[in-house]
Amino acid sequence: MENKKSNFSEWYNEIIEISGLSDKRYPIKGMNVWMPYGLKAMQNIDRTIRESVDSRNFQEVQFPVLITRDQLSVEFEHVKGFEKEVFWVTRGGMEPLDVEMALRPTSEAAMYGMYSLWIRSHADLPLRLYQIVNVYRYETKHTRSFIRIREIHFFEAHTAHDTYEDAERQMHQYMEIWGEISSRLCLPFEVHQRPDWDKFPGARYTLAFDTLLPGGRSLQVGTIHQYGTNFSKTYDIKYLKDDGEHEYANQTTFGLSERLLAAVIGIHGDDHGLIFPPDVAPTQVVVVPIPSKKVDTGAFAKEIQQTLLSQGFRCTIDDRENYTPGFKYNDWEMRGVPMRIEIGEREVNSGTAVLVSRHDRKKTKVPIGEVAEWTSTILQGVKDTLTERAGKYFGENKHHIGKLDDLAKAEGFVIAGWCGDQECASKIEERYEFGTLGISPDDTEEKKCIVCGKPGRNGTFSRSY
RNA sequence: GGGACCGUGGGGUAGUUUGGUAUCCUACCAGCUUGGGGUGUUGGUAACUUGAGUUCAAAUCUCAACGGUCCCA
Repeated sequence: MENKKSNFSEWYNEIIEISGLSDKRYPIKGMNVWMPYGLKAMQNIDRTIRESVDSRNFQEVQFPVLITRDQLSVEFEHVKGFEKEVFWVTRGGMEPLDVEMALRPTSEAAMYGMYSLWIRSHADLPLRLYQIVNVYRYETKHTRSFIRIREIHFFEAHTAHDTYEDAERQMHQYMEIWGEISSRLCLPFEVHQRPDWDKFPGARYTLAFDTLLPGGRSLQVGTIHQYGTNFSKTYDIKYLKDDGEHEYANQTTFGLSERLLAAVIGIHGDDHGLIFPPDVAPTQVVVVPIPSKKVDTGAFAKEIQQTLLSQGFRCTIDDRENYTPGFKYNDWEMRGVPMRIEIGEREVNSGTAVLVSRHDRKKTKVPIGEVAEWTSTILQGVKDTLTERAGKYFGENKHHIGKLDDLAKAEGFVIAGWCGDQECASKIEERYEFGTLGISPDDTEEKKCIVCGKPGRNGTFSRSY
């Protein structure tokens, strides 16, 4: 396998293929096949998302994939922001369509016409809906599995509120939700308010969650948007106040995607392959029986599997014949299973089991009666270590710089004084290929712009995916 | 947005310069063997991205499409 640090791109492509996450040989650029193992991992990520939003009174819906041209024809910066990357359906059978239809690039245009029907009065608010669906974007640049694709597995929450203040409270709740999700995925991140020219088209402002992949490039893994009444005025979403007046609703959205899986793969993996956090792992524990002519290690292994299954662990047994135990160890390590149990003659005779954690490959021998307890401990250890390791790399790659020239040999997140002007950001982008992630909402310290010297705040810049 | 390179069994490749016979590794199937960190062995299946052109003859030369990779903005 490729060395992860020295050649991340190749390592990334290779591990996705050999571990069976996704197959990109499907004949359409940027449209890949979800393989069983990859789909399971993604569904586990979706489950953590669902648990976080369902417990906060969000409800799941599903809107159609097609949007009429009329829904997209409104004069609105949101629509203009996407027009270059929309797939169009122009024929039904052999007949050209009178009204052409688009595959949703995101669902505002699809959902908000219905929102305007559903929302009648303040009693209907707040409205909190979400869906997990595919969205489509006609990418012309080169695509990359889970990172830049044309068919995107997408989570989008859309809320509507009576007041701007309530919409702001929603934005804070999103942060709390994201905190839960990122912690279960062991992903470090930084919040950045995107500059105006790079915010979501139509939004008042956009906060993005940026993480860092090996190689020092940042990856945007989530965004939350404050729409205010920008969309409700376009799509006519009004409610009746208790004083009898009509008012436009304030709206927010929260978007996540399969980039979360990309981040999990890229950030936690090592030279032996994937390492899944326990909450994401399709299989949390694999039991490998070591064949013996004297005792039945298979039966013993099955008992352990049953014990763990009954305790709620996702546990499989690898009883494939014609593969040696050593092959299986490497195979499951490559596929990122966080813990392995080895059962051989010695374990059967002594009533023990050998537990091996994926991230450090350390072996622990435990009495058979304590396997479930130890499994919890070890899985928690994997989670803690992944979080710590990822956090360490993340922290080491935040660099404060004092002058423009420091960018020449910088990597990761570069933090520097910035006046907020696009002109100064452009100079940084053009000379050093560093994109502008924006400013951190928490960092309000005054700083002079390293380009023009005018007063400003700390801005964050990076090369990004 | 601009440029470069590449496309050979499932994966990785040799062969392309100089047009003619397609190599090896891996995976897969059948068997035997082995089994505490990628067993060994015998036999077998399996490929020149697509289309058009040049030619007696194209994996090889030309053009295009599709797909992949990288660099620059």
